[in-house]
Amino acid sequence: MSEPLLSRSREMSQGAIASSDSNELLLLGLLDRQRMHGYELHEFLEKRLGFLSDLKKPTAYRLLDKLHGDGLVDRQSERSGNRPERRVYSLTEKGKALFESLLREQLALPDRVSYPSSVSLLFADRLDVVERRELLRKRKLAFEAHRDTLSRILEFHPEGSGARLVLDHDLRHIDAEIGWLNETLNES
Amino acid sequence: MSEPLLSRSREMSQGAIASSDSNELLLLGLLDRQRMHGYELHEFLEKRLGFLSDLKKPTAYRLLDKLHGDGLVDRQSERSGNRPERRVYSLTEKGKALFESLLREQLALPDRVSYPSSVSLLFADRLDVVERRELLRKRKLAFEAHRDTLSRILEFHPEGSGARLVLDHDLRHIDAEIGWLNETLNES
DNA sequence: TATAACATGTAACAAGTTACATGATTTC
DNA sequence: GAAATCATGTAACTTGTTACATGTTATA
Repeated sequence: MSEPLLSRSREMSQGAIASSDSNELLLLGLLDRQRMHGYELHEFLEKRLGFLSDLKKPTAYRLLDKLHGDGLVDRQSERSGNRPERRVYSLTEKGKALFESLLREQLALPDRVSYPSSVSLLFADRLDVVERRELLRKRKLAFEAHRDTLSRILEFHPEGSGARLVLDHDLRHIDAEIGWLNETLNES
Repeated sequence: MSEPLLSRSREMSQGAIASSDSNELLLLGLLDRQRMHGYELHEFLEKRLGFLSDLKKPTAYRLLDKLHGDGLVDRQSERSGNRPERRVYSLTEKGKALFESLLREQLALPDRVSYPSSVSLLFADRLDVVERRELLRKRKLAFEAHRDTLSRILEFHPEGSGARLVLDHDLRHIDAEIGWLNETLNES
C-alpha cells in the first residue's frame, strides 16, 4: 500500500540532491495558491512573472501532466458552454508536502549559477585592448537597460511581496555586474 | 562551391541570435590555444577550469565530434606505441573565425541569468519568519563557503589572466548575494 | 467575416546527463 | 596480480525548445 512520497526519479540512489527543479516548484507554488488550468497558468506566468520565468506553453502542459501522473496535483475537466474543455489542476496533499520541502531546500541552497559569459571572459585577453573595452561597454549598456526594465517592473509589486524580493535580489546582481564592469573598464 | 560559413543550425531563420553556446566557445578557445585529444581536454577542464565548467566526458566527446562534422576542427588519429588511439583535434580556419565571432558576441551580450532560487524567493513568504530567517542564514553560510573556495582558487591564477577575470567576476556576484542576504536578514 | 483570444496538445529536435562498455598500460 | 589511469565512446533518459495541428468563441 504505502505509496512512496517521492517519485522514483527523485528518491534516487543515496544522498543525491534532488534535481532542484525550480519549474516544478513554481507550478506547485502557483497551484497551491489557486487552482488553475494550463492556459491560465501559462498566461499568468507570461504576464505577471515574465521577469522570473520563461516557461513555454508546451513545457507547462507537459509538466502539469507529469505532476498529475506523479499524484502531486488533481485534475478536473470543466467546460463552460461549448468552449473547449479546461483541465483544472489543484494541489494534492502530496503535492503540498513536496512544495514545502522543495521550497525549504531551494531557499537554503546556494544556486551554483554559472554565467555563460564567463567563458568569453576567460578568452577576453585574446582580443586587443581597444576592442575588448568596446565590447565591455556594450555589455554594460545592455545591463543598464536590463536594470531599468526590472526597476520599472519593481514598482508594480507591493513592498514585502515575494516578487519584490526576487526583483530586489536580481537588481543587486545587476548592480554588482555593472560595478564590476566599471572597475574593469577603469583599470585597463 | 561556396561553403556556408555557419552550420545550418546556426544560420537559422532571420535575425535569430546564435544559440549562445558557451560550451562550444570553450572548446574552440581551448583548441585554438593548443591541439588536444578528448581525454586531455576533459581533464584540463576538470582540473584547471572546474570553477567555470562542468562539462561531462561524453558531452565533450560528442561536442568534439560535432565540431568536426561542422568543419570547425580537424581531427588526426595518433598513437604512441600500443596505447589506445588518440584523436587529436585542432582548429580550422573556419573554427577560428567562429571562435572570434562567438567571443565578441558573448562578451558584449548580457547573460540573462535566471537564478533558480528566484522561485523559492518568490514563495518565501509562505514560511513563517523564523524558519525563513533560518533558511536564509543557511544559504548565506553556503555562499560564504563558496566564496572561500573561489578565493583560494584565485591565488593560483596570475593577475590579468582570463581565469582571474572570471573568478573576480564571480566573486563580485557572490559578494552581492551575501550583501543582499545580510540586508534582508537585518530587515526582517 | 476575418482575426484575435481561448484551450489543448503532438512531433521532431537539441543539449545535456548517467550508467554502461571496452580495452590497453602504468603503478602499487 | 589488482587497481588506477589512459582513451574512446554508446544507449537510455531528462528536460526543454520550436513548429505544427485542431477546434471554439468573442470581437472588430
